[in-house]
Amino acid sequence: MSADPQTPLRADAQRNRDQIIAAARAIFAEHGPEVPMEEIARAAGVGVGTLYRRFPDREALIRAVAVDNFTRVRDDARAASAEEPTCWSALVRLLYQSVDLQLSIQLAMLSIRAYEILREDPTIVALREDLLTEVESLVTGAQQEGHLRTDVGAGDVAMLFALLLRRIPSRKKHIAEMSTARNVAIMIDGLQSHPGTELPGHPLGRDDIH
Amino acid sequence: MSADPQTPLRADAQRNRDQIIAAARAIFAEHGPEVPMEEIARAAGVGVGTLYRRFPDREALIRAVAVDNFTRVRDDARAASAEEPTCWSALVRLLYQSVDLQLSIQLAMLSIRAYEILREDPTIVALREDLLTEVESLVTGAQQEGHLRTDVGAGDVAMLFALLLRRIPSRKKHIAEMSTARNVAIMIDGLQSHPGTELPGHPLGRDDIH
Amino acid sequence: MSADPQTPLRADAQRNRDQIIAAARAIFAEHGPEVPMEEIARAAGVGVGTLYRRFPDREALIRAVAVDNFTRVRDDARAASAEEPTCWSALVRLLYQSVDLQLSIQLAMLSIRAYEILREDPTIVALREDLLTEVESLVTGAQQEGHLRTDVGAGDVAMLFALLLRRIPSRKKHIAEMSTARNVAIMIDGLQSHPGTELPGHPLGRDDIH
Amino acid sequence: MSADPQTPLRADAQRNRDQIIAAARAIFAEHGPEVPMEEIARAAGVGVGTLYRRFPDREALIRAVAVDNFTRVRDDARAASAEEPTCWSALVRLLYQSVDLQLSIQLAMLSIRAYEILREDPTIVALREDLLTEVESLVTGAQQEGHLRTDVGAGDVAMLFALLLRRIPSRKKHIAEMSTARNVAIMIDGLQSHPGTELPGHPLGRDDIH
DNA sequence: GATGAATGAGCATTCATTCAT
DNA sequence: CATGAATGAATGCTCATTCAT
Repeated sequence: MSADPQTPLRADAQRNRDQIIAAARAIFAEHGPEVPMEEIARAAGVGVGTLYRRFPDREALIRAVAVDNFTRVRDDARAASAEEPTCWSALVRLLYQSVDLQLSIQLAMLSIRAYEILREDPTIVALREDLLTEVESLVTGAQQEGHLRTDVGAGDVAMLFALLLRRIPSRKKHIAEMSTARNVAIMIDGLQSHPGTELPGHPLGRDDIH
Repeated sequence: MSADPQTPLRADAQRNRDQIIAAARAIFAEHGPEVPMEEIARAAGVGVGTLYRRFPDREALIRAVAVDNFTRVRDDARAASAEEPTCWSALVRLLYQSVDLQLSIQLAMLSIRAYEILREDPTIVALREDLLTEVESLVTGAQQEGHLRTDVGAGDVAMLFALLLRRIPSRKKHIAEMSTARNVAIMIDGLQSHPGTELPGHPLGRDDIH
Repeated sequence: MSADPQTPLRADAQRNRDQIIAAARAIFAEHGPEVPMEEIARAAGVGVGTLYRRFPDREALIRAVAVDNFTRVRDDARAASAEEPTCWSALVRLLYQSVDLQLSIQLAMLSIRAYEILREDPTIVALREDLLTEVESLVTGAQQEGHLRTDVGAGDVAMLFALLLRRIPSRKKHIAEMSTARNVAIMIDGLQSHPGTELPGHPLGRDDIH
Repeated sequence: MSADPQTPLRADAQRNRDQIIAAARAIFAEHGPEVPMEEIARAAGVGVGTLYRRFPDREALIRAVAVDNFTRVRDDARAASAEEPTCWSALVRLLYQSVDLQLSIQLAMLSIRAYEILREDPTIVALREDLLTEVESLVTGAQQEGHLRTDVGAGDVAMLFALLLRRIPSRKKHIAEMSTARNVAIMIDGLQSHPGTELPGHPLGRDDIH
């Protein structure tokens, strides 16, 4: 009836759209993707009607939030890749950053339902491919640098990221954050090149984690 | 396991109770703690009424499943402690086992709602204390053995456990399991005594993670 | 299958039956006829099964309680009639007594549902007829004595009774009881022979109130 | 009437609200306050959802209906007070009118549950106070006029009202109405100043009936 | 016969989505 | 276009009644 991806939205409509995504981001991160649509609308300062005009159903909203997030992560990956002196340090930076990106792939990983929604979406699949390409090159590079253990693949790293995106509830926010940072550090140590445990199975590649 | 302040349940009733918990365990692990009660009843092969007779509401069921799971984890911890030659190997075994315990503390960690329900329950709080006591002694022991890095506390290990208890959805179950096992191995390497990254903050103790 | 009105119940079964009716009486009076059957069973100190063996469904129980009560009221009416010196004083005594009989016809008058159940029951219809016959003769007698205003019929008196059987909730039980007694007294004064308000309509007879 | 702290309702919403209250009034009067919400919605010509949007639960609906009714009774009392030549005739008119107000305080008096709900509601408590103030002044006035017996208080009159608000089920609506009118007349005669029965207890004041 | 467990239909309430204003 | 009202399907929970122990 109206969806015309070409026509750019009017300024105020675009503002609404952005507010909605921002609100949904925050609320999804806090309470998961099942919160009442009305609550999201309220948080965004609009009526439900407006929300539904912009996003025909919950799926569409989840998809939009996911696109928004994947884009950020991909851009972070590219930035890290471009700005850091070594692939290893780029990887390390990324892992730490993922802590702040909170929600991020969380949506994709958190609930079966969301996972299935996103798995189908071509935009998201494409973003994911981009991201994996970045990670893959960092992994290979860091292994050649001698920093990263050679028995891991890009898939392994992606999976570690995914673990970290999970916010563990805690009464003390401060502790929760510190704990995540510590976990990242432990993982980084576990990833470094050194004689350690032998990993079971085989290095996970991009295709393993689809 | 099931504390029995009243008359012990009739044989058939006990069987039903067990079936319900088993079904709820499986379904919670798969779909989270919000699945329709009716679905749980169906999976357990009973009517909703029966489910509600045994567990007056969803909270009660969540609590019961959690008690069941915490008990298993605690018992595993004790067994590992008793049977393994070193504290370190007991810890390692526990970490690997947690992979199989799936759900376990997952409930507690997964959804804010469940977390809040369980945080109040005295039985569960007690089980948690027991478990932390075990982990604490393993951590101290493994540090004295020289296997475990000394800048971590029982709280850090508990948090790592919690991360792993999150099942990451994947189309290929096989890969999902392998990935978790590999993640565990990487973490174990990250935990070993060796010059590595300096951890931010301070070692997390039992009180930090309440 | 078993209901054999002839075979007298075994002693213990009869005791159960009586306990159930007594419990139901009390609970119906307090909370109306919709209380859970289980609650009644508990108050009677038996299992639900026993309750249902004795009374195949709620209707049957309501009927039994009503029969029990109507019988008491009828017997009270007969006793008053036999023992009091005048018909008027017998009527007065009855009105006051109805206050104590609490529940009594309340069931019949209270809820549409109960009313319809009881209207069909031959035993109850018969008891009601007996009662009206008594009242009718008291009314006529009291009018001949010159105590009772002549523009009322047995139906009017029955309706006044019905009003009084309604327990008005109040925090202060003491006040509730006093108030009912005072209301009765006011009504009695209103019934006495004396030039007063002209009553609308016509004297209500037994057939008017069916 | 409907206090309007927020934005006034949209025209259609207000119409719905009124229809719902009217429907609830009628149905509560007929079947008591436990009827299925769906039935009320149907009678009001709206979906359940609409009903729940306006009244978050059954309690809220009961409260709203009660406010509506108490307001009418209070307004009737004021009108009678203003328009009738004597306090006595105002009282008499009120007693007769209460017959038509059917439901009115019935809700408050009928079921324990409703009673408890309403006892807490400040709006209703205030309305009740207003009403009692009116009645009190009529009672005093009528006593000074020499029409009303002096051994009754406003509380006694209120309790008589309450009795009359109880609709007695009957197959013949016509008779039921006539009977109530006759009962009122009898009570009025009972209330008139004349040597009659001595009332037990003491005159009930406004505080006695809380 | 008594008990209390099991069943499932029924009602309260919530929330995604549609549509009148 | 934005809003928030209306709808009704979905789901939690209760309770009358039946039936295994």
